[in-house]
This record gives sequence, C-alpha cells and structure tokens, in this order.
Amino acid sequence: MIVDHRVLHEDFVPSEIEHRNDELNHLSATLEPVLDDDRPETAFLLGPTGAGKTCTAKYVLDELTNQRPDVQTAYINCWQEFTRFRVHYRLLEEIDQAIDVHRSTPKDQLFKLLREADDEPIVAVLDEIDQHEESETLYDLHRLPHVHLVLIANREEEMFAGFDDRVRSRLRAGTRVYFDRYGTDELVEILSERARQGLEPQVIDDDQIQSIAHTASGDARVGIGILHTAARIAAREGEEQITDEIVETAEPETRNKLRQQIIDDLTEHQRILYDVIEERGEVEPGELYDAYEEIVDDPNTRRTLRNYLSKMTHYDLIESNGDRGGRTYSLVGED
DNA sequence: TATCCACGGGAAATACAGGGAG
DNA sequence: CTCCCTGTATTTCCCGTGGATA
Repeated sequence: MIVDHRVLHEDFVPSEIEHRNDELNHLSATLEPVLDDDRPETAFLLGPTGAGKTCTAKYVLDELTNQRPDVQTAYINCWQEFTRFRVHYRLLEEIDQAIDVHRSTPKDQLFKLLREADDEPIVAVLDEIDQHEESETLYDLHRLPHVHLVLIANREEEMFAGFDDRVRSRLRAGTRVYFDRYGTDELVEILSERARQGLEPQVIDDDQIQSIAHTASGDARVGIGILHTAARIAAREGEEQITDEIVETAEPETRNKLRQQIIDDLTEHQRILYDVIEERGEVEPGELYDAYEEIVDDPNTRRTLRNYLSKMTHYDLIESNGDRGGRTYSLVGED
C-alpha cells in the first residue's frame, strides 16, 4: 500500500514545489545578496497554516546551499524552542558549532560562540516566531551582522506585537512574502503527486483525492495527513484499495491523532485540568480550580494553573470563552 | 456612586534538577 | 561524593479590570 512514508510526512520537502513559484522566487531574490556576501533584508513569510510557508523556506535553504555550499543554514521551529537559550543552542547545533556546549553553559557563552562563528554567512529560518516567548532572542540575532533571518508567522500584527521595541522599527522595513490558502484544485494536484510518489499505483482514485482536498479546505498539512491516515487504515485492514468509507474515517482519525499527541505530552496536573474540563463540558474558572484542588493531594498554585490553561489554549486543546467576567473554559471542537 | 471581589496576567523571587569540576 | 553553575518550572507579589453589591 505505502511505498514511501517520508513523502506522506508533513515536513517532507518535495523536489518540485507546486503552485508557489511567485513566493519562492520572491524569497530567493530576497536572499540572493548572501551569495555575494551582501546583507539581505530580513524576510517575513506570512499566511495561514498549511499554505506552504515552511516548505518553501526549507526549499530555498537547500537551493542556497547548492549554489554556495559554504553558506550556513539553519531551520528552527520556535514552537519547540521557545526560550532564548534553546534557539541559540539549536542554531549552534545546526551550524555544527555546538561541540563543548552543555546545559550549564551560560547564555552569554552561547551568544559569544554565535558571534564568533562569522566566517561564513548564516541564514536562519525561525518558524512560528509568534510562538516564541522571549523578545530578546530576535534582538540578539538581529545585531549579528553575519546572521540573516527568515521569519515565519501566521499574522503580521501579532508577530510584531511580540517583538522587542528595539527591533520592531528596524524589522518593519523587511520584505514580506504573503501566502494564501491553496485552492482546492491546487491541493488536489499536490495530493495526487504525493500519492503517486508515496503509494502503490491506483490505490486511490481522483474523486477520493478531490474529497480529501475538499475537507482539508486549503490546508496542505491537513490534506497530506488525511491521505497518510487513509493509506494506513487501508494497509491495516488488508484492503487493496482505499475505499470511500476509509476516506471518511480518515478525517476524524487524523484530527484525533493530532490531539492525542498533544494530550500525551501534558504533565499530570495539566491532564487533570483537561479532564475536568472534558467532564463538565463548560466550566467557570472558580469551579475548575476547586475541582482540581479536590482531586490532587498536592495542588499547584492557581497562578500556575492559569499558566497551564493559557498553554493549553495555545495548543488549541481548550478555548476560553469571553474575556473578563463570566469567562468559561471548554474543549475545542465539541460544543 | 463607592466599595468589594474574583480573576488574569506581568515581573521578580525562589525551588528544582541536570551536569561539570574538584 | 559535594559544591556550584545553569535553565526552567513554579510561586510570590502585585496591579488592573469589570461585574456585583451595598
């Protein structure tokens, strides 16, 4: 059934990027000065999830390395690396300078290493930059003349809101590359290509791909996820073909799997909060805190619970309805 | 209207755990 | 082994907001 799992993985970068030529050329052109040791403008890739921002960025990094192998490139996802230390560390790691760096190495030391790694230009992609918590990070990186930044975010205003005052004004001048959702037709082509490379021939037909593209509503990540799940269900059930029923089950199953992954990463206390919310459906803050304190024998402070709640909101597990006065918490996607 | 209260969230202090050095 | 350094998680302290109450 499945010939090549990698192709169906969300972070796979295909050898040809479809329907993103303008964006791709725009980004390449922006970074081109690096090839002549000039300083390029900071590039912003903006648009909704699953619109090809990450894919395009990684593709351009590869292209850059091919044209000039000594340019150092780094891809860092700020969703995972959300402190200054981690970004610096990952960056050093990506450019192979992390030798002799350990946990008790002070931040300043990491920064010093970065500053001194200026033999060749470094192009660093910071994905989901709006998820990063320390605004100092960008300030640090921005003042290194040999580090050139590509910043990826969903929305421009929110991204700028999180910036340090000192960088905000300067970065306003950067180049913006906007990404739109894929059209259904475009998504169909992308999915067909992945199916062609990743699956045995003729296991899925055009109508089914059409249907997946439709449910994914322009989000390539979701579409590819559903395709992958569908293929796995078919394999598991020993089917020769992906049936319409399988396509239908694949959608909710993909969604649940994503959610389950996040839930599995929660700490015990966070999990208890989540369970209380799930059990009661919609719950007021006071009631939620009380219930939690009832269950746990050594409860954390309410301030900590608020941190947990905002984290879980962030991860789209729960949502808070109404801001102040009469706020309630509930699970996302089941009202 | 004046006051109170519950809640959210910023900032700083503190506790904790991992790891190197001696 | 202990001591000491660190980053990170949690707590402490606090203030602003807005709805409810007197």
